[in-house]
Amino acid sequence: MQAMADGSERNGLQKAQERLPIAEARKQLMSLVKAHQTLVLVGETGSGKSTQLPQFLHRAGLAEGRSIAVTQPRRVAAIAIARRVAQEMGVQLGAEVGYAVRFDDRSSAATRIKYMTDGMLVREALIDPSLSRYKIVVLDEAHERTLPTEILFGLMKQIQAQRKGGMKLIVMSATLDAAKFAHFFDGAKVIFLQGRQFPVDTLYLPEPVDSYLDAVRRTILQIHVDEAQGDILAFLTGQEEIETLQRLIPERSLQLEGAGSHGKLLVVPIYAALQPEQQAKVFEATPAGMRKVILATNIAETSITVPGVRYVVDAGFVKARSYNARLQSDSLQVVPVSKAQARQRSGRAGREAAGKAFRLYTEAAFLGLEAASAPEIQRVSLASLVLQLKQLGVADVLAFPFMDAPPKAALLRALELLLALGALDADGALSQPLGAQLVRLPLEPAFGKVLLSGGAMSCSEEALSVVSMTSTDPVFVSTRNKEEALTEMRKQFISPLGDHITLLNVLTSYVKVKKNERGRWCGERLLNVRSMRKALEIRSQLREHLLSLKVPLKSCENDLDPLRRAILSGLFMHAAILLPNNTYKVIASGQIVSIHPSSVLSGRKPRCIVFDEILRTTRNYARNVTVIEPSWLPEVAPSFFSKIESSGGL
DNA sequence: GAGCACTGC
Repeated sequence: MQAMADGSERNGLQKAQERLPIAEARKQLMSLVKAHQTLVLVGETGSGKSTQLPQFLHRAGLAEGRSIAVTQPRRVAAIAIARRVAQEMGVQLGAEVGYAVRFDDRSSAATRIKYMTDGMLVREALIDPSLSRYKIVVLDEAHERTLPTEILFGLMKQIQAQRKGGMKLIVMSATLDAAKFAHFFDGAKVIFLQGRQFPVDTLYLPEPVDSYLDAVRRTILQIHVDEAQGDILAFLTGQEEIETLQRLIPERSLQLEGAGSHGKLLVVPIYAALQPEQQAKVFEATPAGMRKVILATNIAETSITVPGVRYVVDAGFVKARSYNARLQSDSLQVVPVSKAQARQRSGRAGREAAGKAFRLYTEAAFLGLEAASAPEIQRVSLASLVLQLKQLGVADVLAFPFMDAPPKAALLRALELLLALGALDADGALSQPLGAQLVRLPLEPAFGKVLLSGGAMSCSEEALSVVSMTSTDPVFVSTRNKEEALTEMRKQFISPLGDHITLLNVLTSYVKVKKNERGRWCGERLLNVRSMRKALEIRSQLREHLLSLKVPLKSCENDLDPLRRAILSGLFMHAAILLPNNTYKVIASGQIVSIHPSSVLSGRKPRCIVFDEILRTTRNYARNVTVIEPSWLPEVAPSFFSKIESSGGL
């Protein structure tokens, strides 16, 4: 391991720009907010900008009787910060200070400081595009460039142009994108705030390694032997790597007994798909005489803060999903992290005391990394975004003021899909009632269409279950050594009609189980109880939406044909026909796909299928598949399939 | 015949 030649890059930055503690910056901040329409605040972790600044603004009366909205990309952060601020101000949560996130609204008409997810503020804007109840909008964690924050950037620019001087915007960022933000909101004032982060020594490998997994293992053992007390957090790319390392480390660490002065290693995994009880183990105090090793995905970068960590091991890779508009497919690939991500990971060693970060690549490799990963808007399907922009009154979405324009092909693809779904009229306006209904639903438009068709085809109860199950995390727990048991347990739910009906069967069985027995019931069947709970929450929320949209709630009982037609009416872009070599040709795009091995239809050969998405890994896989009749195609999407039929595409 | 990082409405 080599230390960085010039100490820490972060220190270099701090020298370049004087950073003020927020308490000292207070007066200055207040007069700057008065003088400028937009302020960009750059502050590190612990600068107090998220908790203290909104209080200053409120007490100084700068909201002028209206409210202050503070957005966060994550629900837990919005809730936690709101709680802290309410406590600091000595007020009841939900009164003067409140929060609003999906499934949980603790705000009222009296709320003057409202913490919310960025997606919630977009939802409010869809109803009131000028956000008239707010005088100040604070977009926190703006450097993360989430899709909703991206919409809010452009929207705020438009609102500010309309409400002359009457709408203040404060953009908060942890990184130096400040120049970019300031440029986008012309004339914005930039301020740097001091954080409360301990120094982290960053170390690099002198030479690149062949296997980062082995390097991670060796580095963990080396830290254990050489370094002082403190837990180790290692960043890997996924469940499989974590499980592999979990098996390898305990075997070797036994040989170390007595060698290191910090006892045995306690290896704890953490990733999103892990069952809640298992996840809880990372937060338990490390037993005396032991050193904890946390093997994590990027969940530990931002979403979860593990106490006690002094050492970070960064393998330098991340599993990233990206969308290819031309192929209409997602791919999931292991790619190098960005510089910003590497810094974020290293920073996790300095939350409680000075720490060390071991980057398992060379310094030259670090310098060659991208500054930041591409913003979400560059790598996802934009159907939902386009629909929302239309509702916000943006007639020409290509002319919307994006901070970074999305790929034109992706925007055109989205418009095409919305036209095919019938969400847009021929002139590109939101259609009535379909388009207007789809914007209201918290779903991708294709799945919203499945739900609305369910209403029209008298199977909305079943459509609700199917859509809810596809909107949650995977419900079938997969662990290598339990694979056979898993298949056995799945049998009772499996439908020959495919994955959607199988998921419907799972949810139908689940709701029949008594509430206090659901945890055990899921455990026995290797179902992820957290995913099941979330599916039910989503289902009841969507059900409320259907009620307010006056969509009839009906069940098709045992006749599943209408349900499959409803599914097809939303997902017809992903309808495919069997080829002689057992692959499938997607009718709309001509893409060749195979049924994903996790599908209940894998190995069977239905003639015609429809599926949720294409995932490109070793090859193109269709995920969540249902058997359909080819004759249904022109019925559910006449304008789309008559065109293809006449050109010989079928 | 082979595998799913992470958010959010």
